[in-house]
Amino acid sequence: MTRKKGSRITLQDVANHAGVSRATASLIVRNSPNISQGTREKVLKSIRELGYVYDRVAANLRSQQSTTVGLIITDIGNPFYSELLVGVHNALEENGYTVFLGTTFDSDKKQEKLLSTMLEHRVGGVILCPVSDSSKETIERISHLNIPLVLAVREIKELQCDYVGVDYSLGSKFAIEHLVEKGHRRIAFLGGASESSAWKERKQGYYSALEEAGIEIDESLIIENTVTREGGISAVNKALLLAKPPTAAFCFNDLVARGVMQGLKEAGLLPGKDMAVVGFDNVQETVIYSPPLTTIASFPKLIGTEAAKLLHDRIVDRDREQKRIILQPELVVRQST
Amino acid sequence: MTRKKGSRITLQDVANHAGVSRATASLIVRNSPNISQGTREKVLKSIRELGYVYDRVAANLRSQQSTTVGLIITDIGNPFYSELLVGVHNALEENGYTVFLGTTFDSDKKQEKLLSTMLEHRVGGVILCPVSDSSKETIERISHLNIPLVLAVREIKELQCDYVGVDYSLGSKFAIEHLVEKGHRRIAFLGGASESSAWKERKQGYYSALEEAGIEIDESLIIENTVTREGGISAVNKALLLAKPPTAAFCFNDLVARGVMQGLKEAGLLPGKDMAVVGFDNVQETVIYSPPLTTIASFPKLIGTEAAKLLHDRIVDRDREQKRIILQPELVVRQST
DNA sequence: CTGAAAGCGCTTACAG
DNA sequence: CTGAAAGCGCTTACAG
Repeated sequence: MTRKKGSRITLQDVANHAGVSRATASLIVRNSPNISQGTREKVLKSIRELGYVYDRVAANLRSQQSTTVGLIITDIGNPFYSELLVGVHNALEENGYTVFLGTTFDSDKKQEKLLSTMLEHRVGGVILCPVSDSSKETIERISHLNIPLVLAVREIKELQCDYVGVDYSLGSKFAIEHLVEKGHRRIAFLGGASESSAWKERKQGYYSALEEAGIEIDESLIIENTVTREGGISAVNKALLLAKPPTAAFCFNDLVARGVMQGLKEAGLLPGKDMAVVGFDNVQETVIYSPPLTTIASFPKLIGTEAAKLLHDRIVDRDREQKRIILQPELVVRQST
Repeated sequence: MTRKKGSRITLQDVANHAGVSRATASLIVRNSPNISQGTREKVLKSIRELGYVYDRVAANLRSQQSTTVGLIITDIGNPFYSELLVGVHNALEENGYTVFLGTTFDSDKKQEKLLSTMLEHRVGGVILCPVSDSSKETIERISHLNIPLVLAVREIKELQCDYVGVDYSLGSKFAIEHLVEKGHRRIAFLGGASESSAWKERKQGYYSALEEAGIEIDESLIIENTVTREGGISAVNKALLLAKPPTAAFCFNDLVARGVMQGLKEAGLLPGKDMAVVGFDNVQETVIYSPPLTTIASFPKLIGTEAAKLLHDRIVDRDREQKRIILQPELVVRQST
């Protein structure tokens, strides 16, 4: 955490070496146009010769700017987030930002900590994928944050804020309708935390699709669990223990579906045959699952780029109106159903 | 409180509010022990009431320290790197660092750019997974960098530097020996860039295992390509066009193997039956591949934590001796062979 | 514990 | 273009 430095080469050193003033050197490193070609080249040469590296931190401190942005996600192990991350990076680095990355593992405390750290590091804005169950204190705190913030993936109702997400309810409807068409009547909803907006919306779609199909809702078929592979395994195990087990599983997301399929195999059952499985997200690897997974595309990379754009817009114009971007999901049918 | 809107609350504001000096307030935010309990509480109360947030950037500038670290990887889309990332984060956040993340997509130019940006942001050190083919200029530049640096995954011969990697040569031997045992004689080596140390070492293991088995080497079975799913697809397509196609494929890594299996399927062939496939890395998702992938475990998460530890050690003691950590790979047999 | 001063490396504003 | 001065928000060092 500590770094003793042999004295750093400063802009003053460069100015001395090139025989110009520090002010001039400063203009040149910032690409100001009103500098004669000759002077510019002289200074650039000194920079190269001295191996000067611009101190963006000092510059930002003085000019009250920031060239960094924070990205807080729940789980890098989930390909959904790594795809989202790619989207954010692409869009943000293009605009000259460098990104601080943090992972909450769905812990409110960790989220709190990460927000603090990023603020202390003077980020210009934050893209937050909130934990399932943000505490009152955190929400209160966030609402008083006076830096640009955009929420992604999950919403926090109490917060008026830019948001990018997916119509999870519609996605769930697509999934259930598909399963109903395939003749299923006992459809489980596996994994996920009921506190999160992303879960609630899925449940809503699950309910309404079942109702429209005239299928009675059986609450015992809704089995919450962590949004991990392990969560999927234990959720499906629970489902298999029911008096009347489901014939199909709608999973919170692809990661959970991966666990569900693994759990089925461990129980000697064949996913897609003994139990239909539908995921959510359509992360790239689902193509190669065994069997390839039927799922709902939620376009994580696009969520990332849209969130990055919203953040950039807000940094540029802090008073622009609030925006909500809700992506339309799509059903992708493969062999697991 | 009369404050200009937008202006940040400073330590001076806190000191004024609490009726102490700025120096005292500074000691308190830094947890100095020589402060009376009463004063400390008074100040902490002011901090809460004013909503003060510590400006770590200003503090680091003054004290010539850094609490950030850069991590440069080649591809977040590759689960190998997301697992490595988890390892790095776990170890580094524990020590109070915040990490800047950058992705090179194996481009030397991007790597150059990212290094510059991170230096300008005063990172305390960098963990670099170098691109396959770092240019002379980059290597020259890196060797003159005077901040702590640790290389991971791939080595740069010209550079004396801390390094964490895997015995790729041994891993390849394991893979080939396994395939030979299964009766294969025509074994392809698919994907990867021949410029990278990670590729060269694999090839060495591939050669020596074939020689030991008394199998003549056929250079046409060595097909380079990008380290992506797409690279795997096109590599296997090339292999299938050979006069005598291979009966087994040793893939540069799991991501390439995913592509190879996809390519086989698209050609109407069954991976594991029509062609044996072995991957490298043992990323988590290989369990669920279709068929589950035989692969060489390379423990990416561990690489990450070890690299983070090395970096932390080096930051603390810049003059400690150089260290190389080479992890031992393991063969994991599943159904693709 | 306080107070006043200097400085980290830069930008800003201004007179010349 | 230059030069001198002030300031971003902190830490440091020192006399009291």
